[in-house]
Amino acid sequence: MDAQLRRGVLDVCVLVAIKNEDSYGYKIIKDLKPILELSESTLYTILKRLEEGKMLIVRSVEFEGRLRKYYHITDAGLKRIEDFKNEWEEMMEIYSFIVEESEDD
Amino acid sequence: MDAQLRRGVLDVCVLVAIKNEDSYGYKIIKDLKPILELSESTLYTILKRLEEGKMLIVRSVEFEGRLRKYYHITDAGLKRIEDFKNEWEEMMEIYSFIVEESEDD
DNA sequence: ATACTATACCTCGTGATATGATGTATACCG
DNA sequence: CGGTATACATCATATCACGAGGTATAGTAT
Repeated sequence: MDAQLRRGVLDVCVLVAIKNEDSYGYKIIKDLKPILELSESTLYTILKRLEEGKMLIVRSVEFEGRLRKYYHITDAGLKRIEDFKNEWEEMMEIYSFIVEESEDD
Repeated sequence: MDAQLRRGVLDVCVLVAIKNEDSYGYKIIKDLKPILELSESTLYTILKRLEEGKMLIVRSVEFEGRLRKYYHITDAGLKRIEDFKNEWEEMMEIYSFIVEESEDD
């Protein structure tokens, strides 16, 4: 998959991954694996950015001797997902343009 | 529109804009305007990258005292468009995931 | 005991990229 | 003669994904 195309959905996928149930880094990667593979360095970069953008809040939990940071989505995060869906409509128009223009030859 | 989402289609839109008829920078911007606004600095950066990637070839033409650089798509450029369409299928799967997951609450 | 794998976090450097600001130059119109 | 359209270009900046590498614990296999 093209790297640029990927970028457009990374943030939203992570938000969706924690939307229905708080989750943590390692689990997010495993949960998203079937739909989107992402490395740890990529994920933690995204989580940090989303936190700075107040799309989610963090809560540290001690679990079997290891640290876990649970992420919880905020209203801004939910709004980000909804905004994405609207933006997708615009993307579909662009996609239609590409298909139409590229098929009459 | 989200900047990251945009990035995924910029290159392909430019290629589509020159696909059926050779075109030049200024005209590409005007032609794409209804579907996608892009600045000159953005466009010329993209054109340069596409040229380096051999997606198009350039031909300079003197036109009414001004220089015009006509861009012509190559086979690699055409392939890039076709590849994009396939990648879009993958994107649609991700989009479906986002919609499904984000709607059961 | 020891090695390996899974879990779980983090940081740093690099390369790719889009964009605003800015610059150059000509043609045309009022 | 001044503004607008045409037409190109470069530079600095900011954002971003990601590989490489690091730390540490728990469980499992040899």
